[in-house]
Amino acid sequence: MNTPITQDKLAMELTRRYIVGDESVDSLMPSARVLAEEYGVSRLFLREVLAGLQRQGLIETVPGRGVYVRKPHMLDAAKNVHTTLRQSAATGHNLIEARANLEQETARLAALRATDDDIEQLEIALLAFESASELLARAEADIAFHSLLAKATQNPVLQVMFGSITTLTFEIMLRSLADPETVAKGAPLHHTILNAVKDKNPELAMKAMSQHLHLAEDTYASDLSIPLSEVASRIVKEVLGDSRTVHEVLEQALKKYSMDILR
Amino acid sequence: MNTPITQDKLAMELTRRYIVGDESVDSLMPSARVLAEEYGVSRLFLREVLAGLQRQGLIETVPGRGVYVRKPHMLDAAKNVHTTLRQSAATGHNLIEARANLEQETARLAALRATDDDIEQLEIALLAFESASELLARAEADIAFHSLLAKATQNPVLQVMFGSITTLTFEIMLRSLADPETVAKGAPLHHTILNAVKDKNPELAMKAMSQHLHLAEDTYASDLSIPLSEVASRIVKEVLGDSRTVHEVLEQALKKYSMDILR
DNA sequence: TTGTCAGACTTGTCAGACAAGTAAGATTGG
DNA sequence: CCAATCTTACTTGTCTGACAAGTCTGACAA
Repeated sequence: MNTPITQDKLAMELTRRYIVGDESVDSLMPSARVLAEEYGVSRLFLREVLAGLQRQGLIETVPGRGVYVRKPHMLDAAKNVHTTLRQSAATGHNLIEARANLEQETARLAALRATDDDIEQLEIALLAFESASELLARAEADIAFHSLLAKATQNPVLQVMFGSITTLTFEIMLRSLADPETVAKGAPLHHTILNAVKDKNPELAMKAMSQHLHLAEDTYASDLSIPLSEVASRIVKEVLGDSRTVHEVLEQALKKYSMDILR
Repeated sequence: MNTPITQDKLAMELTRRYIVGDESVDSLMPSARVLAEEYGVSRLFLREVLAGLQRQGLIETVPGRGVYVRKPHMLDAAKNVHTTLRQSAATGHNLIEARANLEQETARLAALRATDDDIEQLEIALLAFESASELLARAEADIAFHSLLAKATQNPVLQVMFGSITTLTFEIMLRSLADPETVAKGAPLHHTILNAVKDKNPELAMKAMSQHLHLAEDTYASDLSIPLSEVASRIVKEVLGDSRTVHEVLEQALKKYSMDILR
C-alpha cells in the first residue's frame, strides 16, 4: 500500500493544485527539487510530468527562472492536428470544405455577437491586410482577421476548433495570397464581411464568407487535390526558410493582433 | 559550427526518416542507445524527443519491446482540446452550438458519400445503441455512431475536427443518456439519419441531425450554461470511477466499432 | 546614488547504473 | 526427435549525482 504514483496521476494532481485556479501568470513553486521531494519522486520523474503539461500548453518552463502557469491558447491543439493531418491523405479540397462549413457559421455568429472591441480589432487586421506589401505580412493579417472572427462568436469551442486547423489554413493562405489576382478578388469580400458584422447582418456575413472561401477553391482547383503535406512544405520552406516553424510564426502573428489568449 | 541540435529539429528529422513513410506498423531502430549514439546525443535527450512524438500520437513506446510507428488516430488532438477547453469557461451550450454546425454538415456529406461499408458499420452501432442496457455501453454506441458519420464524409479534416471535441461530446452524452426520456426521443432520429444516409438524401439527414442535437439543448437548458468542466467531472467520476480516463475508454470504444485508424 | 560582481537560485543536460519486461535461442527432460 | 524450461541479450523506464547555462538578488565599492 505504498505509493507507486503514475505520471498521469501526478499530472492531474499538479493541475488541480496549481493550474485550475484563476491566478494565471505566477510561478509554480521551485519545481524540480522541491516538488520532487514533496511528492517523494525523483527530479527526473517530475520533470517528465512537467514536460507533459508543457506539451499540453498548461505551463511554460523558462530556463533559469522557473515554471509559469499559462493561459490556454487558441493554437494549443493546432500542433497535433497539423501532424495528424499531414500524416493522412488530406487534400486542400478537404480543408476548404471543412473551413467553408465552420467559417460560414462563424461569420454568422460573429455578426450576431461581435462587441465593439471585436469590431475595432477586425478593422485593424483588415487595414493591415490591405496595406501589407510582403506576402508574409499579408498572410498574417489574413489569418488574424479570420481568427478574430472566430473570437467574436464568443464561443470558445468554435474558437478552438478553428484554432486547431489554423496552421494548415495559414499554409494554404501563403499559397493563394501569392497570386495578385486572388488578392484583388478577395479583398472586397473582407470588407463585405466586416460591414455585415458591423450592421449585425448574419445572412450577408455568411454569404460573403461562402463566396470568399469558394473563390480559392475555384482558382486553385488543380493544387487542391494533391495531399496537403506536399504543397504546404514547399511553400513554407520558400517563404519562411528553415529557421522558424509555422507554429512559431503564427503564435507571434496572433499576438501582434492581440489574440494571445483564448476567449 | 558544431551541432547544438534542438529537440524540435531532431523530432522533425526522426519524423521525416521513420514516420512519413508508409510502412506503418514496424519498429523503430533500437531507440534509446542506438539512435542516441547515432545522432550524438544523450539517451535522455532523445527520450524527451520521443516523448514529444508520442504525445503527438506518432509513435508508441512499449516497455521491453521498443518504439512502434503508429497510424494517426481521430482522437490524437482530443487530449489537448479537452484540457484547453476545460481551462476556459466553455459551457455545454457552446459545445452544442459548435456540434450543431459541424454535425449537420457531416450528416449532409455522409448522405452524399457513404460507402456500403460505412453504412454497414453505422447499422451495427445503431443496433448496439438500442440493445444496450448499461449507460456506458449506450454512450459508447452513440459516440461511435456520430464518429462513423464523420468517417463517412470521406474528409479527414472533418473527421479530425470532430475527433478533437469527441471526449467532451462523450461526457455530455453520459449526462443526457442517463435520462430515459431523452433516449426515447432521440432514438427515432438516429433511424431517420441512417435511413437518409442510405437513401442518399442529404437534406433529410441534415434536418434530422439538427433536430437530434437541439433535443438535448431543449431538455437540459439549465445545465448547459454552467462550465463544462463542472458537470463533466461529476458525471465521469460517477460512471467511470477513478481507474480509467475518458480518453482511454473512448479509444477502446472506437476500436470496438473498428474506428481505430483515421480516414 | 550608481555600477559591478559574487553567490544562490533556477532549468537543461549528461553519464552510468539498475529494475522490469520481452523475445528468442540454448539447454534439458521426456 | 519433440517439447517444456531456462538463460541471455535485448528493450524501455527510472534513479542518482553531477555539471553547465541562464537569471535574479543583494552586498560592496566608486
